[in-house]
Amino acid sequence: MENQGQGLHARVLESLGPAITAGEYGPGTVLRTDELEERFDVSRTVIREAVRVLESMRLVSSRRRVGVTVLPTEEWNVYDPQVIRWRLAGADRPRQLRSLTVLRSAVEPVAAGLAARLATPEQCAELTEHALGMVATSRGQQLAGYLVHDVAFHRVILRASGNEMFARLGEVVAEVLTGRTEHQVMFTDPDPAAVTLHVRVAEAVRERDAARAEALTREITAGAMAELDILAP
Amino acid sequence: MENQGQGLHARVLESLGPAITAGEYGPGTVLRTDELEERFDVSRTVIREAVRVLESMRLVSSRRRVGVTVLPTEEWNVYDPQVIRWRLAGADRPRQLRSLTVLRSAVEPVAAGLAARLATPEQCAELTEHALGMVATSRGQQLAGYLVHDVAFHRVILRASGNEMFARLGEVVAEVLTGRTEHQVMFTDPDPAAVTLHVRVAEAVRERDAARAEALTREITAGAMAELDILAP
DNA sequence: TCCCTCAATTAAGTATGACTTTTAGGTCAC
DNA sequence: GTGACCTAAAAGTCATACTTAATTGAGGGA
Repeated sequence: MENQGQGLHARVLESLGPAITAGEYGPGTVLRTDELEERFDVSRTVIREAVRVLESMRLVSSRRRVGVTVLPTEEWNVYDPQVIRWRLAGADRPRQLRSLTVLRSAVEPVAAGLAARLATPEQCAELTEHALGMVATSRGQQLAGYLVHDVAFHRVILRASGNEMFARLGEVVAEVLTGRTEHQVMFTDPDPAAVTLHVRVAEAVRERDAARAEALTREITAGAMAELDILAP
Repeated sequence: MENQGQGLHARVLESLGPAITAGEYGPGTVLRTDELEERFDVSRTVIREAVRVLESMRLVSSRRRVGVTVLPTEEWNVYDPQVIRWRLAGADRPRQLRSLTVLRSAVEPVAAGLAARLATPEQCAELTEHALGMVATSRGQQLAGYLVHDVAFHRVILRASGNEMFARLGEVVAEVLTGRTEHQVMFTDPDPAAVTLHVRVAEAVRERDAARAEALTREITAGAMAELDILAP
């Protein structure tokens, strides 16, 4: 799970990235290369490489005679996994979790509908396996095990949808689910209703009932939104 | 029109990025830094910066004693706007357009529902304005003008949803709509039914009717999918 | 024969200094 | 006040020397 943390430039990145996404430097703040050089005690090469990466994430913009300018939030590549991780680790984690949960609520039902049409027998089996795994771990403080199955379940749905863009949201969903478990309850067992819904989604997919898979998944995501007090349609 | 072409590293990037995303180098292909140096006739510094960016897009992975390895598609940051642009410019543009259109079909209806609850009066006015603009340009070979209003309309919806992740998909939708106009018809006027739907979505949002806005938008995206022969639920 | 260890080698990573290019911002003439 | 024209500041580029990690394969022991 830990990303490639080797290399000095990665160290600089792991310091600047979270700081910028946390809003420690407001938009328009200018960082000079030699200032950063001194601060991190590394060479220009290293700073420049880090800045290039931040620039490709649209967190900063580097201009001659000006310096490295922090860009406003609207410019950021908010789908960059690294940016998502930094923001989830920072102060506006709650807001971030809401944004991502709303995204989930839009994508996952459609993905489930597609999965019902396209899932391979193996994927159907995996779904059932993880749904049952969720049932098995849904009582008695087995939240860690439950989380594993929950994440795996949603990952399979997204992958089975056959859509590349959906599949790549698996990471995001994993982060959201992990974040929820870590931050929120941790002491209470999962909602039995949610567990049942997962089992029924697995069923619907296995039976190629796209409409039902979609509707049931919509219930799951509605539940996730309710947990975060997001106004539901 | 050409994007940020300033800087040698950008030039290298604009050559390597499209080539990799087009599959010219299969996954596992190894590029050596000094080879690239010679090929582009630039210094080590420049190549390294370009490679760092490609690495942050997860198109390649750079390892000591091995080289710069091209990663398989599943690793790519497919939400990176630059990656999206490169892929849309390349050979698998049709597949890419399909993926993105399916994503739209998941996101936009939900965004429209949220917009109906959250849009400011100004945004409502913009919606109406662009919907009427679409009507005005829907006949007599005014496709360019039509496209402008169409893109703007969807952008407003996504922005008015109040969700950052949705808002950032405005770029993607713009690319898809532009791509469709450029590639597909170009000679036939837009479908009048689609035009009407946009007008009605604007109405629904203005009247704060979330369910109707969502349903109507679903019709719009269903139409977009039908155009690409994507199996619809 | 097999496996382990270890050193050689290779290619990326880092540091540094000299130089180029862009451009914001001030200056001066008009 | 407006425009043209410097100046200097900061990023961009290059060449080179050096460091570090990891693959590879050769040698030695079981």
